[in-house]
Amino acid sequence: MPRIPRAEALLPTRALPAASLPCDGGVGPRRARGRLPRAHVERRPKQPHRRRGPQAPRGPQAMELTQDPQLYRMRHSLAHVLAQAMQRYRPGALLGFGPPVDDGFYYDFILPEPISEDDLPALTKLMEEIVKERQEFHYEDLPAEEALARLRAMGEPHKEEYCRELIEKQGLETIRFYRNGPFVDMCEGPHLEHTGQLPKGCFKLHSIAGAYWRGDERNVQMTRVYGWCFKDRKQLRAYEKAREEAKKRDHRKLGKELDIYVIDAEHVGKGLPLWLPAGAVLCDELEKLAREWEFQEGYERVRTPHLTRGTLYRQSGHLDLYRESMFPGMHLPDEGGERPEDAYYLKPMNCPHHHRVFAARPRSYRDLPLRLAEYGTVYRYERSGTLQGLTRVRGMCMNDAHIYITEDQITSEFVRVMELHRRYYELFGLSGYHMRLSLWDPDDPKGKEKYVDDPENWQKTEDLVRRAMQEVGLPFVEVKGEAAFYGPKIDVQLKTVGLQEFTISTNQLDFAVPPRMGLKYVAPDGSEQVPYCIHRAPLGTHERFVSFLIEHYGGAFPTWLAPVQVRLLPIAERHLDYADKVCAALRADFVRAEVDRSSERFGKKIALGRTRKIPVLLVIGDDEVAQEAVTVNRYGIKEQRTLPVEAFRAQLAREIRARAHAKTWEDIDRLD
RNA sequence: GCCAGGGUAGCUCAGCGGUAGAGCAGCGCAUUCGUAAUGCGCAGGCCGUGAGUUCGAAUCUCAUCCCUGGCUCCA
Repeated sequence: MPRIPRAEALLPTRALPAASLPCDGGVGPRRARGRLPRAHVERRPKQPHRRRGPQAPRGPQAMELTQDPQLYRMRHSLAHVLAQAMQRYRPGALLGFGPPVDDGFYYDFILPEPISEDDLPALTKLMEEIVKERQEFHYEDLPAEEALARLRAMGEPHKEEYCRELIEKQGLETIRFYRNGPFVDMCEGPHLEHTGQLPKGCFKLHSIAGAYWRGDERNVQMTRVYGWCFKDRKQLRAYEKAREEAKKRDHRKLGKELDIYVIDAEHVGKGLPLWLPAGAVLCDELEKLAREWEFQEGYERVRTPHLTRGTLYRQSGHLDLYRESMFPGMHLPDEGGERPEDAYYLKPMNCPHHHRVFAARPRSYRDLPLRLAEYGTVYRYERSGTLQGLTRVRGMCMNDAHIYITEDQITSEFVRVMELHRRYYELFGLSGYHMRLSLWDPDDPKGKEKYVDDPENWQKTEDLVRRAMQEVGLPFVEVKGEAAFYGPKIDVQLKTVGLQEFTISTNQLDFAVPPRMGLKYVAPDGSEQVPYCIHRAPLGTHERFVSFLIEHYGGAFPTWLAPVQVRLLPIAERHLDYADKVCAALRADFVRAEVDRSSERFGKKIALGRTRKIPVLLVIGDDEVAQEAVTVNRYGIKEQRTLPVEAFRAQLAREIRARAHAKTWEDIDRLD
């Protein structure tokens, strides 16, 4: 049985003048803890010589956290309080990492007895007691060998392992230990002066999760206890409220309420959504948008099959570098061969097919840039635990295109692609996004399995993309180890109302696959050259983009996107004929209009129209029939207007054509 | 795939060893009504699936499938 550290015996202590402690700007994880905040985290520290605490050993950019040093200390200190409570609650608990995070803190343990969420109230109580004790935080720095010896004495093998690494790999000469009350932890700090500085009600333990030691699934799985922590009870409440609000907008909830999609795991399969009519409208409108804008940008559309011989993927490199994400191959009875390339595969990407389109005839430099676009459906094998609503699926339809260019055209074309992004984002009113330049990681131990092995070209293309980004003037962050296997990526990271961050679209500069596939064009001097290829998907996939739009608009779509754009509400049965007539006229304009033929009371018709979030409800009563008019009741706008039918048709047509997101009558008037 | 928690009517959920419940949605009848929910009635469930314990299982045990929150991985 491992001992609980008896700090008094171990530590000569020294009071810590908290105010004088520099707040470390770069340490510690900072990862938002939403449902989806995956990746986006660098594997190793950028500043290798930075002193690092026992927090999760991940990258810097603790922006949000370190903006408020006091909050950082509160969260960091609470992690220690949690660990101390756990050692009381489960004597023998071993420690992993326990860092602050964007909305609180967590601590990883190896427990002699498992716990469940039912144990959280008891743990909370213990923590509150520790807070009441006003335990002071003290630290001391030990020379490397002593530090290791102490951790061994404490019986903390994981801490010891990390300590050894700090010493050996990062060259630290001393290791800092913090003590509060009976609890000692190897930790860099900073901490509060004492636990009494934690206001009552400022934290809440909220979940338990498994987490691999050092984030590597080959390692032991620890039990992670998560807590939220804010400045005071009020701010914690506000945060909890924001989370509840976000939950109401969850696309899985709204998707059900608004009949957008279902996932029928039993009959169809996990991660393979069925788009219901309302959802199909959303996809169709997005495709129409992409078709129009891509046409204007000089793209040409192609179509390619969902099933393809392995030969193609052998050549493209997918069978070597992307196979884990592919559905297993199918061997056909009338085609022999046992090799992987003899099988047929559901396509995981559209690019190899587009490359074959490129190769379908000889190409000249005059053809370039050649922009091939397709809303292509791809299938990827995602592990079951990763699937989630529409945001993580196994079959998805991508707003894909591949642009074949000469080296000289890389920058200008990349700029065009980014401008197109900007145009889309403006249309959807997106502002909370940032660009991420995702780079190859030369130090990744698994790099040979993940990336084409061509350091020179990685370097070159990364520089080119970086330059292009600087040229467009879009701010971006660089992250190692997130590149595609064939080249650097520009991912667009979006923070949603649900407080999660995820990749909404992605663009890559591919230097590797075109040569592998023997793509060539004839240059002005008659020589054969290999094109570069830009992969781009500004609207990502229907699945993810629609899930985002649902949450972004809270299900109240702008008129051009709305599955039902207009619902006509006859006040009494005698108004039905007129309503039908107006509805028919609207449908002749390709407006998605319908008549509420129910025998409900009028108030209920309004209520139902509201809950469906239909942009326009038309009130049809005696007055309207007499005047050949409609009374327009718009979602989110109090004031109603009565307009002649023809005027309404014209106005609606303008709004839809402009793909406007009208929130007031003034917005609509401006379109006239 | 791994850790934790859950699957009861189309949806949201109650019941947690003793004859399956509610609200909403659906259907029928009445109501025809001017801005957020009319009344009455009907129908709807092998309590995820399979095995076990028990006189008796939605309820306890085990397995399995799926969902949710995390971890890992990705658009």
